[in-house]
Amino acid sequence: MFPKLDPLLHSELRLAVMSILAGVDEADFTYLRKQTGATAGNLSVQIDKLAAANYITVEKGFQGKMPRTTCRITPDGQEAFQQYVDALREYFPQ
Amino acid sequence: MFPKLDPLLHSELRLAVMSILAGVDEADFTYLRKQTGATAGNLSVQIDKLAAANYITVEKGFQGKMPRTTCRITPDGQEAFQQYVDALREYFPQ
DNA sequence: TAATTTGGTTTATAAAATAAACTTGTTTAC
DNA sequence: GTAAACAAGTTTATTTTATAAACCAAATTA
Repeated sequence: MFPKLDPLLHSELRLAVMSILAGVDEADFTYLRKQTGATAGNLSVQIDKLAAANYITVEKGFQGKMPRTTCRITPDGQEAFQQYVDALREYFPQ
Repeated sequence: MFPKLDPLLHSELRLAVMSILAGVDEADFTYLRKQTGATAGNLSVQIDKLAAANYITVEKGFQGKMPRTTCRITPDGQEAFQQYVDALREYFPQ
């Protein structure tokens, strides 16, 4: 009756990150930080978890002289996100 | 942009319990256990938390000789549930 | 050149979820 | 009638998570 919710996505911050990444081609650390309002430490940890599950890719480079971390959602991530949304729907009337 | 999700409802089991209670007049412990598939210990703990927040009421009585715990959603609980659903919607496209 | 800011990571702490063990009483099988 | 199994939970312990605090290196600003 109640499908299991992917614990990796059932986290406020990771869900917000995935929600952003699902809608754009890529987003960098700073952007994700501003949009989510998360602390850098928390965001760093959660990004690592999403990357470890291959839900996103993380690319480290430089923008001029400053480091720049760019995240992208993977096909696995898109599928997991969609499944999570579908599962969640079962928890609510209509 | 991403509204805070009520941490009391952002829990798989508590959400399932609230989802059930939102749709019925009352439900007893055993019914909730069967519908959610949760262990009794976990359900007991989560019910306590919902009751402590006044999201549900818990009434202990007997059905014949056997103990029977009946749960009901409160107006506070209904409002919190609705707000959670609304907040969650902001995390998804459309 | 000293202080501050940027862009993070690592480590420590607090909170949550979950499982395991236990309790109290009831029913069933011998 | 009594031992074993079951019902309905609760309590306690363990594991996992989330979050915050501290830290680091390089760049920028005063």
